[in-house]
Amino acid sequence: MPAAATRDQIVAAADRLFYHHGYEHTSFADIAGAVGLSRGNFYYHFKSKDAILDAVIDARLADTRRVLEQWEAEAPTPAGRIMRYVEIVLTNRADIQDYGCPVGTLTTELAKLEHSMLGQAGRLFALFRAWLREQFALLGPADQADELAMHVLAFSQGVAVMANAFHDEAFIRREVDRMRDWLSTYEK
Amino acid sequence: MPAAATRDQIVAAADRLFYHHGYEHTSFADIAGAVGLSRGNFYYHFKSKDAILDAVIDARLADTRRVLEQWEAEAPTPAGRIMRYVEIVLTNRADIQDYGCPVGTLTTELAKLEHSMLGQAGRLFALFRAWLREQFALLGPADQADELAMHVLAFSQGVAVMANAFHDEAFIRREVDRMRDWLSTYEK
DNA sequence: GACCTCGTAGGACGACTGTCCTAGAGCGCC
DNA sequence: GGCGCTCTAGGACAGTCGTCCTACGAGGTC
Repeated sequence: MPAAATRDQIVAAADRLFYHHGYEHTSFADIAGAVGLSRGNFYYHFKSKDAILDAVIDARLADTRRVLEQWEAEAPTPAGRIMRYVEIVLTNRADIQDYGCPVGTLTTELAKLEHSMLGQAGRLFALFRAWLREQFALLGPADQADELAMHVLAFSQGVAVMANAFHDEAFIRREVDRMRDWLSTYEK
Repeated sequence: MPAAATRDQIVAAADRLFYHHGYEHTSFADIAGAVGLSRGNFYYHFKSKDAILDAVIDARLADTRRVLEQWEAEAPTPAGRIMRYVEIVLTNRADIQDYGCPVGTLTTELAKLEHSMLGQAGRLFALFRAWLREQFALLGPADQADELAMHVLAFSQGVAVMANAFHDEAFIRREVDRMRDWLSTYEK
């Protein structure tokens, strides 16, 4: 198999395992087993575990940009786009109840490990933040846009942590409804 | 030194290390170094690492009960008591920015490890949830009390994750103010 | 002084970690 | 057929992990 395809498989498997079991708890052997390669062979594709994490974050950044573009194409109004973001906690409720938010849990873990890639992971949050800020700037006063973006991010993280802790789907729905009501007060 | 005192020291050190660096990332050697004991000696006090975690959670449960009682003694109104909870993200802002919420991050980590002690850690959340529910039941309709308790818990977790990711104290203050305004609409 | 219990130090144990090296299989190109 | 490149398997390596055992020193009791 060409190296690029194998590399993509490794990144995809590592992405899933990092999300499900955490970065530190995922070993080379785990990733190797998931891809079907020998452990020692990894050095040919990635020179370290950190390099895999870097590639996973890059892949997530690319995926996120693609999703944001899609939301912009599908939802005509800023409020509709923001609701797309809010509703991911509902769309991905099964995964979130099992594993939490992929961005939030990774950032939290890397912060505790004092890991050098923490800044890279922070770019995922920053990407959502900037996009939400843009949408809110179209909705109302520009000097509040960033605060409101942070508020929506905090909403999603709070819901994710609680949904993961209590496995309560009705709770997720209620919080999304609450957010929808709140957002409608800002709608032009 | 008597065994009980050493045991307390181990639990206190483990509590701090689990919070700062995570459960899995904290080794016996780390705790031993913090307490000033030899690694092998731990088996005399705890038969496994899980047993230490169990003791840490028990200690946190006891601490939490004590704090909740204190809040009840100090704040005369239910709304005032709820605000005591809301304001812990401000009171503990330094730690939260560095390490997140002790309860939320532990629960998130144990969920990813599929750790048998996850249920024990969940009791910490349940304790806050039940206490907040009681306060809300005094404030308004009893059938909404649990939903509102969950909403306040989600608030604190969202703020903690974001504060940890962005190290933004002004954000914490804004969110607490927002929560105060929201809570005042429920006040009798 | 002899004894016993409590608490401790130090190290052995097997398993596992991330890293790194080496040999070789497979395949296209001259 | 022979060469060279790409990709892989397998294992060595030093280190750390949680666990567990044994020997011993301190302190109180008979």
